[in-house]
Amino acid sequence: MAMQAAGTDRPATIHDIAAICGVAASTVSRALSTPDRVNIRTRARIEAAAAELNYTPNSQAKALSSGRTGAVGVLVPDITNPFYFDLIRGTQLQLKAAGYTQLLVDTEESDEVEASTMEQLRKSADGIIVAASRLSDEALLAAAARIPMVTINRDVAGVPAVVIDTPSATSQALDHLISLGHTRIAYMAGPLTSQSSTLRWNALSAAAEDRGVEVRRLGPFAPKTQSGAAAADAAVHSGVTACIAFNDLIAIGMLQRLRERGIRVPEDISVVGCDDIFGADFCNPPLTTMASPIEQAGRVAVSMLLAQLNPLAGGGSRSRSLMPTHLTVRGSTGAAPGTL
Amino acid sequence: MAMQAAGTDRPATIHDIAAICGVAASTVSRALSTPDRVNIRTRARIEAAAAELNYTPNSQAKALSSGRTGAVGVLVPDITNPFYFDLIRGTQLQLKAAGYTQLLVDTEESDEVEASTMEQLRKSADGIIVAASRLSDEALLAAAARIPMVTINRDVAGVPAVVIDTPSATSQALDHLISLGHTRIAYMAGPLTSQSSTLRWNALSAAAEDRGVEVRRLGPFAPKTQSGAAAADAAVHSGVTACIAFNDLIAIGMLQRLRERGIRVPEDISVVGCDDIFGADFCNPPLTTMASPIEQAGRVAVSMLLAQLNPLAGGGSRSRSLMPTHLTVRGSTGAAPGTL
DNA sequence: CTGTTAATGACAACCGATTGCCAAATGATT
DNA sequence: AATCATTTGGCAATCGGTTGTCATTAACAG
Repeated sequence: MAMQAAGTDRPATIHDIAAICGVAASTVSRALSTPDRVNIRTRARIEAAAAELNYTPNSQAKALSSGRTGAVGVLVPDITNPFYFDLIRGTQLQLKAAGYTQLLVDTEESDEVEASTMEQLRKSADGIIVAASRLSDEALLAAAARIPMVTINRDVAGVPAVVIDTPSATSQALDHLISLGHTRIAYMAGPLTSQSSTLRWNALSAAAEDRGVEVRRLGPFAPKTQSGAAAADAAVHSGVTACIAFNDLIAIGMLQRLRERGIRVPEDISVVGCDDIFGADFCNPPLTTMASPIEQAGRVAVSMLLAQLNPLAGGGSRSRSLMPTHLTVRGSTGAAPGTL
Repeated sequence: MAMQAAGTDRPATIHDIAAICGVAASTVSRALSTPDRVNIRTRARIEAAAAELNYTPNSQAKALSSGRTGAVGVLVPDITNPFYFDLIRGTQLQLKAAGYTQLLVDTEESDEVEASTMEQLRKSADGIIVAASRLSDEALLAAAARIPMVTINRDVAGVPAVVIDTPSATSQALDHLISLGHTRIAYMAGPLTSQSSTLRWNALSAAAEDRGVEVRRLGPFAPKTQSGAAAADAAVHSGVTACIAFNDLIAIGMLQRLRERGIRVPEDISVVGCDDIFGADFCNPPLTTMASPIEQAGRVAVSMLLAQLNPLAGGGSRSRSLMPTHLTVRGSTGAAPGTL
């Protein structure tokens, strides 16, 4: 029985199986996907043949005839941003567990690439997960009407979303800085098209007003360590004693620049980051930052999307999930200069 | 003319276009893929209709009938390892430029996952790029016979490969340490299944013998920062004054552990990493490491694979590409203790 | 022993393209 | 004007499955 055509190089099809078992191709298809619609002994023969031929269903053909692709697109603005590493890993694991394939696309921080990718994915994926979308609310809503979608860190009415609650963590960060004696604080903003950046700023300035301290907004800065240099210079020039950066990349970049300029952290200026990405714990000094359950966010996003795709079990799928965050204090924040 | 069925929600097909233009579907197909096989005016009409309907070819159908999927699988052992970030970005950019889609898969450092992924990709991808394969030479060779493949950092006769020449960089690192007065040096090994680790060790011990210094091998250690703690303890316990780690993750983890234990770097012990990943420049102290052109390696791998897929232009495709590396000296290496 | 029902499996259409083959149309040639 | 070469474009098969329809069969109740 081991002598089956080892010479036939190309993958086995249901037709090969059907020929061997003397049944119709459709019977094979049913035996494999709807087992109880087929005689148990026939099924056994078919399964045996399939195993022997090392049969794997052709996903293209499956997708074409059934309409389901078994793939989910994951769109991120920048693959090399460590923030997305954990996110990608979270989606990957959860998708694989559910038998789906992940199509990862780097949209290069471009709304156009993002939009065209969505249009293409409409045919080749069953749904998409969009992280930190750069699209307008309208465009996003329109796209969501064409393909099942879950967004991450982008809240638009009508589109299921996973939101990491960094805004509320910013007030924690603010209180932390205030308790250290800081009164002149800056927010180093991220891209103008980033909703997260806007929400963080809104939360921060509201909290600042509430506490009666001054917080000014600087930037915008690109979410890369290289931008940290400009951010550091801007912060120093503005005369603040502490700053809260849009994300860890900017914060880490600031740390490097401040060190170059001989400005001590946290003695001369305190720096707070956001996301707690890879590297935040071993930079110099270690970064005080708002920790986000990023990988978990990815998993939740997948769960929400799959619930949307297979509305079987009555469990009403939530359309919005808020992930909690908390401040992780490390060495980059300290007492304000002049404080005893 | 703007009044075309806006209500029809599903994507346009060549049949829709054919109906509008009053030609056969095959003519549409030809007009779009073999323009000169079709009358220029007919083609113009078809193109106009296609544009108006916002037509995008269905990639599944295309793949099914043509046999080409337009996708390339990229297999990495661990998505969250920063080393692969740049690699992935390199492949992504080059693939997109060539009109291919990237299917990224995390094989979880498992040879079984790797093998089964390859089998599946055989139908859904035109070729694959395998980074740091954990498979045996035989398995890899067998797989390469079934699907066009290019490996990265894995040299097996008969399989096109991109190899980052870290082994030769290890002698540079060794000379660097020797010139600083170190004579007792350790190599903190990576996974046993990693060919890179073995090659580096071979190159290193050969060079050490040549220079007449002692280099011992410790480990193996998993390529994660967490393993750095064990590596640091092992290094300290062995009494060496310098060590060369399999990669930056281990090195950075060592840095953290040594700091915890109050052991100064580089005063008490010097540490050299490998790869120059994200974080190597801003850890504390900044890491001396062997810099690799990782993103470029990804691009080259894609080029080699595509040359293999489309052997059109006579340019004989090389089957092996060696990427140069160099030592980047930062703060984690210094004079051996006891040296003046 | 017959009638009814449920289980079973074969047939064929279809998903959306590609592509070989052939016929019609065009144009050039003599 | 008739003939031949060359375009041009339609038909239909094909890729590998899924799925609706329907005939057949077996099992059971009466």
